[in-house]
Formats: sequence, C-alpha cells, structure tokens
Amino acid sequence: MPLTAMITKLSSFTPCSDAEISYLKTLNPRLLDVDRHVTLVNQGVQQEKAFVLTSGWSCCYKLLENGRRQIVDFLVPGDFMGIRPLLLLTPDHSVSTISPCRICEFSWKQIREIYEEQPRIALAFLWAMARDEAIIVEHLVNLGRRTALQRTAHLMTELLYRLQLVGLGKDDTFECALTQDDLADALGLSNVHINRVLRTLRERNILTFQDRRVVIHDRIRLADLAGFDPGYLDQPQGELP
Amino acid sequence: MPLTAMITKLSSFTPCSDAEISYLKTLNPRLLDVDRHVTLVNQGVQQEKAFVLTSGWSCCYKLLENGRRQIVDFLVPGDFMGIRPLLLLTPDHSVSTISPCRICEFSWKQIREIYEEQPRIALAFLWAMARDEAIIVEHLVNLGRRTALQRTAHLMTELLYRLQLVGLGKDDTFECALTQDDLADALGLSNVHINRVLRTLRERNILTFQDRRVVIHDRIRLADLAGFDPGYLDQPQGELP
DNA sequence: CGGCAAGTTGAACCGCCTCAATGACGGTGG
DNA sequence: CCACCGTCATTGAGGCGGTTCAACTTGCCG
Repeated sequence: MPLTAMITKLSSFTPCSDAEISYLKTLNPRLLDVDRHVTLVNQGVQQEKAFVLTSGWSCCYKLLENGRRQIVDFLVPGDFMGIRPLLLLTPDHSVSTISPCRICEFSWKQIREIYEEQPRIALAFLWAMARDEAIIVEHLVNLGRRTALQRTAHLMTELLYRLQLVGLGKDDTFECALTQDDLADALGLSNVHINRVLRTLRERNILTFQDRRVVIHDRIRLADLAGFDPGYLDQPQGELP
Repeated sequence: MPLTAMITKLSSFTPCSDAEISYLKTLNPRLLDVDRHVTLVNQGVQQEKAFVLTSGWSCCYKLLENGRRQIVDFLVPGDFMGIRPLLLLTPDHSVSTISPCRICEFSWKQIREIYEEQPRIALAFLWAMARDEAIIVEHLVNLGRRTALQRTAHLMTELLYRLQLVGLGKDDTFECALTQDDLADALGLSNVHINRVLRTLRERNILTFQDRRVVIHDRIRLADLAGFDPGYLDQPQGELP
C-alpha cells in the first residue's frame, strides 16, 4: 500500500480516524518508479506536484552560483518531498534521487482540498512540516557548532534513528546509498576530509561506512561524540519502536 | 493595531477577505512588552503560547551541552515566534528577545480553531511556515558553503531585505540591535573573527556595522560578495516595495 | 579491455580558532 | 561626583582543523 508510510507518519501526530483514513485512500496518488540521480524538483522552476517517498534515498539541496552544492536534508521512506516548492512562488531548492526510488505523486489541488475538507489532516500536515524543519535546524547547528568528527557522528546517529522509525535498519546497522561526496556536501566538508573522518571512526572502532552499509560498533561512544539528543525527531520520549 | 503586521504578511500569500480580516480581529490577542534578554520559549519546556513580534529584535537558537549557542534565525517585526514548539512534543529550540520587544500572544487553541474554521488562513499559515523554513535553509547553506566574509555579507543583505519588506530601514541603512557575539553565534564563527570580518568590510568601504546601526556603502559589491538571490524570501519577483 | 565513478592517501597551505590583553562606554553605588 | 564594574569591541600571536591539488587504486559496466 503506497500510502501506508504517510498514514503512519501523520498518525504519530494525532491518530487518524477511520473516516480520515478512507479519505486519504480516495486521493489515489500516482505511483512512480524513478532511477537514481533524477531531479524531481528544480530550484527556480515552478512546481505543481509534491511527493511522498516510498522506497529509496533522495536529498534536497541548493546549488550555488559557483557550482558548489549544499545538501539540506536526506530523505528516507515516508518523508514528504517538494511541499515547500509548492507553496513558494519559485522553489528555493532542488530535490533529486540518490538511489532508484519509488514515489507517490500529489497535486497542489489535492493539498488545498485537504485544507478545505479535512482540518485535522491539515493540522497533521503542519506538524509534519514542523518536524522536517526541526531536522533541518539540527543540521544547521551541526554545521555551525560542531567539528567534522562530531558532525559525521551526529548525522549517522540521526539516520539510524530515522530509518528505524520507519522500520528500516536494525539496532546497529543500516543500508546507506550515500557516497562520500554526498556526505561531504551535507556536512559542509570536502570529500577528502570526510574520507579521513570515516577512517578515524573506523580505526577507533566506532562505526564503519563501507559498501553502501553503515555498521555501528560502539553506540555509546558514537552518541557521546555526537552529543545526540533525539528530541527534535519528535517521537514520544524519543524512544524507538 | 497589533495584528497589522500579521495580516499584511498572510495577505502576501493570498489576500485576506474582509470576513477573514474581521475573524482575525476577533482573536484579540494579548499584547505584551518585554525587556531585552527575556526567554519566551525554552528548549525542552512544553509550550502553550505562540507569538507574533510587533516591534524589536528577537532570535531563536539552540544551546549545546557544552554551553555553545547556535542562533538559527533572527526575528524582526511581523515574524511568528514559537509555532514549532507548539506542534512538537517538546520544543526543539529556544526563543529570546535581543532588544526590548512588543509581542502578540496566541494560544494553541486559537490556532486549532483557525484550522477548523478558516481553511484559507490555515493555508496561509502553512505558507508562512514554509517561508520561514526557506530562510533557515539559506542560513544552512551559508554555514556549509560560504566563507566568513561571504556569510556576513549574505546575512546583512538578508536583514536589509527583510526589514524593508516590513517598512523598516531605508535603501542602504537599518537599525540593528545585534552584538558581535550574536552575529558570531548566528554565522558559526568566533566573536574575534566576526570582529575582523566587520573591519574588513569597513576598510573596503562596503559596509559599516557600528553603534547599533548598519550602513551599506556599496550595495553592488556587497551583493556580489554575498551571492545573494532574494528568491527564498518569496516576494513577487524578489522586489522590494 | 578501456573508461568512468568512487574511494584513498600525501603534502602544503590558509582560514579561522583560542588565548590573552587592552580600550571604550554606560550604569551603579559609595 | 567619581571610582568601579560589567558589557562590548578591538587587536596580536600562535596553533590547529580542514582545504586544495594531485596522484593512485579499486571495482563495475559496456
């Protein structure tokens, strides 16, 4: 069921009623399969569609005039994509797939309809956006006030949590489609330095990032390094399921 | 009229009808005057109120366990404060005044009521949040991919735009209550280095930051340094009034 | 087999940090 | 009224974290 992820997510704000769930099902969104490195939303090009990621990895980012890239957030299954570009006159950022992805497509019209007819879902929508914003804010803190090692540890911990919240990944490992260049652009570092940081984490027996897979060897020291507080992910007591 | 700023802001998404304007007026929010350095929202302490800033400067920020501070955004008149803390189980950030401020207070109940009864205002609300998020994203890019000089130039340009959009500040100057420490914590720099950057900008005859006032001497070179694109502020053609 | 994407490593450099000292201003109490 | 203190700004010196440039490896796919 393509909408399961979304319903689960919205329900973690306030549980959806049966009526609301059947309403959501009538939306009947288009389901798309896209390759890796496909651009779904293009910075500056007006947009009529938004998406929910069903499987795979994507990211949203901004390109600077000098060609450099800053990744704002990685998107994992269950995440909304391209809501902000729908609301603003011109999208302030781009969204691209990192791995092959399956996505649900929604129209701007459907969202306006939800706001007219389903105020409780609309409020859950606002919450979902607030939660995404909280993640971005934490990334900002990461760039502003943590060292390269701490940043990397923090992002890895966040990804572990987020993936586990949607039932992907185990206690101490997850599949990870990111390249070292992706990490560098997300963490405001050079790809050379990210490489050295990953080596350090490996040598200290804290974490291994290899072959599209992250394995955490020492969760305590990792959390310690990162100074990770899961509050911003807004789950009850910050607990995992 | 305490709500003028908010109505103007929401109207720039879709113009409010007369009925909507009179609805907003019935909200009759409490008006408060607060000193500088007063904490309105406290990271981790649950919150029942949100605010609109009517006059003065505030900021939202996060504190790290080591005592360091990262300012996420400066707030100027017309800006919402503390919406996200209302939606999340525990606020992910704090909000404090920087100068003495006048603020309007809203309750969580009122916002839910808007969502039930005024879907168009609710949608404008979502837009306002998207616009604030776009600003935060631009700050993230600033930290991740620009040098100290560029960051500072960018922030100054942004503040000039935002203040002019609410009728404060002239073509090339604005009152600015920020200290160099505030700037440092917003731009991910040390206060020592911000001081040197400001000196450089002054010596190059680009911009003067002095006596709680910013004067821009050379707008072209400033915009050039900053690589500033006002699109993310989401005004028609990025134009000033 | 050739070519490209991704990762790895070394060397040299520099942007920004930390530590430390000092100056300027305004408010407060003796 | 002035001495004192706290806040904010300024400047120098030295050091480190991260960048840039460049070379080389490894694995995959056509």
